Amino acid sequence: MPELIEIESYRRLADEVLGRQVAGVDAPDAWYLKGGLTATAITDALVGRSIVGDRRLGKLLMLDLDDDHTLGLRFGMTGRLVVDGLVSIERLEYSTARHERAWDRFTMRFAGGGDLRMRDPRRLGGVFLDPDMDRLGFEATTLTRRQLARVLGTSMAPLKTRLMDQSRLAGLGNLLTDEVLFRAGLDPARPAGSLSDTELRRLHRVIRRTLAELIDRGGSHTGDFQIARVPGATCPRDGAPIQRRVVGGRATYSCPEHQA
DNA sequence: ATTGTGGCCTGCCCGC
DNA sequence: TGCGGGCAGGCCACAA
Repeated sequence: MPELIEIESYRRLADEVLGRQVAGVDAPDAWYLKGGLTATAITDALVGRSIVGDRRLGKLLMLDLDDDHTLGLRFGMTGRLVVDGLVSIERLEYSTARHERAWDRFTMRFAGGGDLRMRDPRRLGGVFLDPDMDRLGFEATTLTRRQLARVLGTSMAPLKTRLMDQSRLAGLGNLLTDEVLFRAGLDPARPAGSLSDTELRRLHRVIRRTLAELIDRGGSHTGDFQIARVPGATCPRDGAPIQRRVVGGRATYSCPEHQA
């Protein structure tokens, strides 16, 4: 599924449309337009404008227009970005490898040719005009130790749940969170506020390092732990049977041996 | 405020 | 062979 790493890949693909002018918009799915947006409103806002920048905060991709408005794209679990018919990620975990034009929920066509499409079978993503960035927490790739301490606070909620709370920490999804907790040797179900200074430092280092590494490798699914995120697997580190639980309402895999 | 739960979306896979 | 149920998880609404 697209997490921060995949959205960063989409952002780089979106570089291709910088400087292009929007000639037309196809928004056939009203459900996909969020925040009270209509097909007419988004068309009026985009046609004639040029794309002057692309940014990312957590899992939110933003395309800046030349009139100071911003288009926000959220990809949910199965959304892919297609630019001029090219995808940046062919295989997306938990999504289908197929491509159907019927799954094109939103398209911008550009003057002089080419287009940008959001292709999303499950329709869990959405399009925003001037998305509210205040609803998102700290960007995970630049997270500081002090910020991580604020994310966790003195909370009694499960560590994993807090790390996945996009209003506190933007970017980590289910796969990445299991990966960093595996690497940091921390139990996902531990109260978030129960980490020692040493553990917090370690977790911070692991988050930063893991994101940098997996961005280089090219996806959330390239993590060391992902082979073990299946029922009946054994821990790649120590061979113990991997435990599957539901934590914070999400399927959670961890090693009872070295994650404490 | 904090925390937990259930629902939505749809493709796919398993078992009957 | 077809079909129903369960599962995947990001996000949101809602309740206590």
